[in-house]
Amino acid sequence: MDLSDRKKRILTAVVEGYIATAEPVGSKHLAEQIGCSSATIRNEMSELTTMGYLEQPHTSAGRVPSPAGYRLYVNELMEKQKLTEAETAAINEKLARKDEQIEKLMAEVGQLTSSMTQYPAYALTMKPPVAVKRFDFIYVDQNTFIVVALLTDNMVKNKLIHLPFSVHQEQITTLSALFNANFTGVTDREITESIIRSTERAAGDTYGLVAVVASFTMECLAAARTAPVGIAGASRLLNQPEYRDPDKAHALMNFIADGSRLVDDLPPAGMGADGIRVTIGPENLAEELKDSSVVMASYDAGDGMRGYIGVVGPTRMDYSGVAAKLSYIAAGLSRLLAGTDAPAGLDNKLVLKESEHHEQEG
Amino acid sequence: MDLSDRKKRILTAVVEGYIATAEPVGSKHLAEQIGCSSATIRNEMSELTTMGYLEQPHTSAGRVPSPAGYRLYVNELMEKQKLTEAETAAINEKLARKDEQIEKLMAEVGQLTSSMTQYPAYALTMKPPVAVKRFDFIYVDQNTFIVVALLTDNMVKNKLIHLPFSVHQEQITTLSALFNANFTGVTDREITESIIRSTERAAGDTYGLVAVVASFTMECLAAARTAPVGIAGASRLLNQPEYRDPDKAHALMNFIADGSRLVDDLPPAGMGADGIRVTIGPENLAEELKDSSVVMASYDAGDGMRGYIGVVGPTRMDYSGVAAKLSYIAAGLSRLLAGTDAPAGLDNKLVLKESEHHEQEG
DNA sequence: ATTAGCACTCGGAAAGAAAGAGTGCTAGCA
DNA sequence: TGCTAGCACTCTTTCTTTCCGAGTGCTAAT
Repeated sequence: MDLSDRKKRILTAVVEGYIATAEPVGSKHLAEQIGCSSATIRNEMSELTTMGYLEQPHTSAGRVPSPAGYRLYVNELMEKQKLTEAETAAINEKLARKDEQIEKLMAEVGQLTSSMTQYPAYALTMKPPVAVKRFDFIYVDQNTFIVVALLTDNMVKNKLIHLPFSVHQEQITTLSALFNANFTGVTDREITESIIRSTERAAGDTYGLVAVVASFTMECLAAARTAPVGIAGASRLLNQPEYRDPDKAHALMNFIADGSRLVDDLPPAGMGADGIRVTIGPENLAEELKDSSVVMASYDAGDGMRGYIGVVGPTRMDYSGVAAKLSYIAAGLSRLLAGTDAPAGLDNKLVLKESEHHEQEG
Repeated sequence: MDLSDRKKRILTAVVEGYIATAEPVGSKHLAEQIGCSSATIRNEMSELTTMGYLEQPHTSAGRVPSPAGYRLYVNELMEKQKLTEAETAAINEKLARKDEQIEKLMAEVGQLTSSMTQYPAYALTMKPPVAVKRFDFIYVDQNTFIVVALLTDNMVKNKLIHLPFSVHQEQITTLSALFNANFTGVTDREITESIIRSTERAAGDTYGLVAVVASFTMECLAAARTAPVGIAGASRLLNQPEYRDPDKAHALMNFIADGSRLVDDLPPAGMGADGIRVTIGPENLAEELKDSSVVMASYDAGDGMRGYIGVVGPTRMDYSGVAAKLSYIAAGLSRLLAGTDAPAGLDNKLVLKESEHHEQEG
């Protein structure tokens, strides 16, 4: 199933031509590039079409790469592209101003990725699932107590609970013991209805409070696990001829705008060796992406966390350029967050190192 | 300049007809509604056109409201619309789950507003400008010190500064005195180049550090003043026939996506008596909005802060419905944030009152 | 003041014609 | 056997042309 060298060159030329122009490419135009007559090209293209690498929109149009054609191109044919000085400089400059809050950083990285690639982009950092390390209950008055939960990631969450009936100190103590016994060390997915039920049964006369505190716990854990995600440049889709149809564009933009759908799309196993994953058209799981491609890169976000940046576009995407840019940005983020070493081109002026800004109420 | 009753009815019918169908409305169709012949309507419409309330796309089309026509409609003709049970219920349910973080709350309110109105929407809360209350400088070692700034809103910001040369304890003390003298009590807009220059002159042998600390200060103040803004549903524009042209849609979506542009659009003086402001087509300052309308409502965000929710759409916008929905949501937000009283339909289960969740690193 | 009637004006849809790009195939050439 | 030149054919795109109808403005009658 190996292609002749010339077939490879032709396929490459078709893919790159189509990426550049969004028009089916014809034999005549290729003849110059390949260096043989258009008739020869036609023969070769005809074979590539029966092999499934090319497609014809209609009888008398040029050829367009099929998903399989793109796949072959991405896996074997495309050349790694280099970024220009200006591009690396722009990325470095943006990354140099790191933001203290992960949410804002993700938003900025999304913006950066989108503006560098000219496609809609997203950035997210996966947080590992957290559990509660310990609960403390503070008895305020007979109608009021505070729950304090210390999470495994050392975040502290609290909630003031005001009751329409009264409780005693001992009841709160019981509650505390119950929660520390049943609800610590478990992630939000592991908290099942049955655990809540059995805790309620064990709670005696405070069973009514179990649901309240349990739902607070769930909320905290879910919130702590939610990956911060930055999405940017969705409207850039409209620049692409394949999304000139407002309905198509709308459908995909809706999909993109919903961060949770993107998170579902993350690779379960891992990425390619180079840290880049390309998913082409029908390879995508989500129905909304069947006509689009996604290029994704992962980075090391420190503390054992992994992050992802990605770009959504037509199958006719500039895979090579996008992959190069994502690689570079991802590498920069890894350095920034995991602190492997100082980014190559970063502008280290007077301030050589800076702590994170901490915010707290005074 | 008062219109006859019949003219008002005709104008209203034209505006509402055009809002509903996006097609110019003709005399024939109106004749049924108004109850007189189409010829009469034509005469009246002709007058309304010379008065500037209606426009003709071309000689043989129906009439379309002019901006002045919309304005008159919004100010005097349109009836306050009531929300349906389902709508109020949906809003109440969404608002019941208030988020602890203002950024997330704004994002959610933006979503809510957009989904209720079917237009792109934004939500933001203005923070009052802050200043630094006091600076503290902590000398770590001869190459390192920490700046700590306590802001007027009681936030604390800090930065570890690592130097490529060495400083003495006394120099840091001098610096501290200088900054506490010159950079406290001023907002970021009041920090001018000349203040920085004169401080540098006064700084003696530590003049090199002034710029670093000053820029840190500016950063903190700017960050603290930045209004959290939630933008949602930009792609809904594509549902509107006037934005089927991808280029138009793109231009406006870009504008919307840039939150800072929206903030610029806020009313300097205040809103109408009902807390609603409608800006129609050319009334908008921003060039990108000249063909669009903005409906905005303000709410009380507590602590003397004001917030705004708004919707962007074609001039042919459902002003009445949108205004009603924004009013309702804004009122709900005022109650929620300023705590005037419990929202009418809110579901107050067991938990009657809850504190805000505080997050801090442990 | 209102209405019926009528000629007129455009924009938009439909239909037709011409242009152009690209193919597949056949036949000839190294 | 592999490549190339030539040619008839296909099919989309684009440009005209035509036609239709909705809606108007005006005039005359009620």
